[in-house]
Amino acid sequence: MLAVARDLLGTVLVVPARGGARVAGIIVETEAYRAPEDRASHAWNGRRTPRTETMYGPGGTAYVYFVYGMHFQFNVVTNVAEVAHAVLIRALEPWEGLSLMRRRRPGRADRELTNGPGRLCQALGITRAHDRADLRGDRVWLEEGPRRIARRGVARGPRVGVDYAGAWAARRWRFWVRGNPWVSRGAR
DNA sequence: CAAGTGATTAGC
DNA sequence: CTAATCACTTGC
Repeated sequence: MLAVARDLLGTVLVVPARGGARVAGIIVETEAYRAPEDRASHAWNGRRTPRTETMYGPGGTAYVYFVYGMHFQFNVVTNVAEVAHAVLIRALEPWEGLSLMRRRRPGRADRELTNGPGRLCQALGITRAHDRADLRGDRVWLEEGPRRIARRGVARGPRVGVDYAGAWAARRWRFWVRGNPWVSRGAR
């Protein structure tokens, strides 16, 4: 599933908007979460609750949840049903629907539109209504991107905001496109 | 750098 | 039921 986190870089995440419009961005930063052993995962140690139930669904579905009382986070569920693996999408390079993104994030520079997991959900209009969405469906989906990301163009480092996870926090399970201007703060 | 925000969860 | 926590963002 670390491979999936890497391979998602360069892929385009698309959400339809009104009037046939699309809002989309190229994935430039991801993080892998691998329950049950990964202490940083919501499904660590087999934890199975109403929220985490989505991660136990089949691969190719969206896991969207709400944190800190104000932000949504979008993940791709990556394994077969009952195996709770997921990849958090942490940053996008804006690709389509820029004007709508700017309207949804007023006063922000283009650089700040989608360079964070909560920010990209706001820009794309992703909410908990997208939780469990089939990524082959028509509510949110993935498309092949315009550029191929070479293996050497991928940098990696520790995941963000998971200090509570002990030794698992040190694992370099965060991947980003080296040098891309839209990676989130903290990506080098 | 700290406040903010409310869903989610563990623990009684 | 209550209280603590949180895969973050923003503005001071």
